[in-house]
Amino acid sequence: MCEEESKRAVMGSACGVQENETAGGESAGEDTPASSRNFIQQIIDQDIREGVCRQVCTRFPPEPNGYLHIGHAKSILLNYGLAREYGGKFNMRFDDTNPTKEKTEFVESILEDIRWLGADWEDRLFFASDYFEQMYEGAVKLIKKGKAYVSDLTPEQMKEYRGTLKEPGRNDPARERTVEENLELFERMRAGEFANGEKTLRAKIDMASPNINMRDPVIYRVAHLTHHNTGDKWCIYPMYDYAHPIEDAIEGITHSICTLEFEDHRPLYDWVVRELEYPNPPKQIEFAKMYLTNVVTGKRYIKKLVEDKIVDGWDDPRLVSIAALRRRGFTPESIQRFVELCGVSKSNSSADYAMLEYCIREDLKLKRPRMMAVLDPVKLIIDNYPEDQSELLTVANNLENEEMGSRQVPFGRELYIERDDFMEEPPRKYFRLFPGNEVRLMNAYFVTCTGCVKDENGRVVEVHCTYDPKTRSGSGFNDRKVKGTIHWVSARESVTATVRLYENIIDEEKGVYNEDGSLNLNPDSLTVMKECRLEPALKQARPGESFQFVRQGYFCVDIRDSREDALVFNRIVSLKSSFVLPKA
RNA sequence: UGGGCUAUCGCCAAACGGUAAGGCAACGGACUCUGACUCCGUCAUUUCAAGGUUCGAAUCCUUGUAGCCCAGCCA
Repeated sequence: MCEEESKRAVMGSACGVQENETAGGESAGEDTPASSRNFIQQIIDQDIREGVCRQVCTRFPPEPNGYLHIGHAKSILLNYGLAREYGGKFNMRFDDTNPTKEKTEFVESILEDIRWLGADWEDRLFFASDYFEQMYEGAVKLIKKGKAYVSDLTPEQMKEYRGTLKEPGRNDPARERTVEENLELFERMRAGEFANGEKTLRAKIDMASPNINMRDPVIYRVAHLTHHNTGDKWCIYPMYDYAHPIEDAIEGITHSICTLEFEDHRPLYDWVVRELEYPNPPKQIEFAKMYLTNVVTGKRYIKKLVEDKIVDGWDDPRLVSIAALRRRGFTPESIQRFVELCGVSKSNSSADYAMLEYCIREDLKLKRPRMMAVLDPVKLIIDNYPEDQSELLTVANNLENEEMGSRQVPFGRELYIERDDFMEEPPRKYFRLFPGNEVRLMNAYFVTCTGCVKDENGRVVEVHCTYDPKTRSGSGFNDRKVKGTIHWVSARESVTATVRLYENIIDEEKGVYNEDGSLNLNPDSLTVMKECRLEPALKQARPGESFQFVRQGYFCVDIRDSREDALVFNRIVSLKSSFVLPKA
């Protein structure tokens, strides 16, 4: 898994188990309805029915060579979810067979991300490199069986001998070496007697196979490198195709789930398992990774975005690495749900970003307090409200979830409201504030606009209104209704904060890539609002904490840049809106 | 006639020979102290195409078409 990203305009994703048995599926009992099973569940069901396997064991086997992104979440949660569903086990395993690409730094971040996602490997954290000795012994076994031989071919020759997609390959001149000779040579490979690239160990299969993977694939290469886990103990390293089935077999993996591009490798996977005579052969099953539309996952592209300072790191909230999603304010639950909704199949597909947005809104809806925050403030003065007066209003934290309690919000003569909640000359169907119109100040009073004050440039600096004391929220006033409700914040008691509004980093109209292969960036992917005014209760907000800002969206205190005296919020996702301001 | 895989609504995705689920999106409407939420309604006479088998086909057969993957001593 953890393969290099494809060049597509989209990204890999993943899918969880269907139905209610998500990672952590405690919703037992209710999935009696004719719930459809995805094709992997169907395979496992059959294996269990036929007694091919007793306890399901899956694994997530990334190579520690980069950060995880949402595409990996599919694989992680799929594997974890299946283990949970079947009462089996889920192993965490680093596929670290190629020291040139791997770093300890990545094993840490990967573990952190998986833990955050909610997949629990309990005490089963493994490294492929822990099995090097067994892999070596397996290779010796193959040699003794006459199923592997040491090759002297250079990489160029190897390629030439391999043939092409349409033409068969030719046998390696060393193909008929004796077992003794191969044994000796292989031992000398291990002993470090050969330089990088000088010798390889090849499986003896069929150079004429229409499946190129079966044309005597290299299973061991010489690489004088320090390994992050085994140090300098080895100078020969097994190749993925040889190592992976062994790793699975050693751990007792029953269903080795990987992505579609490994379909062609399955015959080799099965060959290794068979030749090494593992008693309970694991079964490889391939599924389609899912791409998210208009999203960047390519390592080199992200690297460039970071270098060009277009994003502020691998966890910039506009990215879709797990770390970025976490920083943006997505919850593990929302991602689990997303993966679940996407489904599992073998057809290449690309999920709509809107689905992810739906999942996070849905998750936060009842769990987060709904607060008032004015992002682009303009002063609202209530001319008939006594100058020296102020009051505390009791406001429910979440009208749809009473358990969330209530809080006090200060109200006074001078407030801030959203600049676009006032228009001097409103278009049709505008039912916010405009001269002569009455609206409700949310949680407070009805207010009738009397006019505005503008500066020398014609910019509105104050909106004026009068209020009706009888209309206070909760008073039961019901004599007349008002079409619009706007949010506000006390001018004197609000707190100033920075709010970052994110949009897709890609210009969605034109797709991810330009013709020259460069990214088609959206110049407005980040808007920083520096003079936002929040209701005072938000002063206590802690990094990572998230809220609904009423009428606007969900926001999260940035875990990197926010400080107690200089709060910084990230917009996770906006609320849906069917209102569009007609163009002026 | 290189091999492998995949094609069902704008996007995912069920259906396993018995007469096209569901979700997202979209669009109407109701409700509304969030133009949100919720609710109600609309959204594939048709499953890549064309033939065939069958009482009956998205499902089986035939022939095409399109897309994805494979020629690392990467995973």
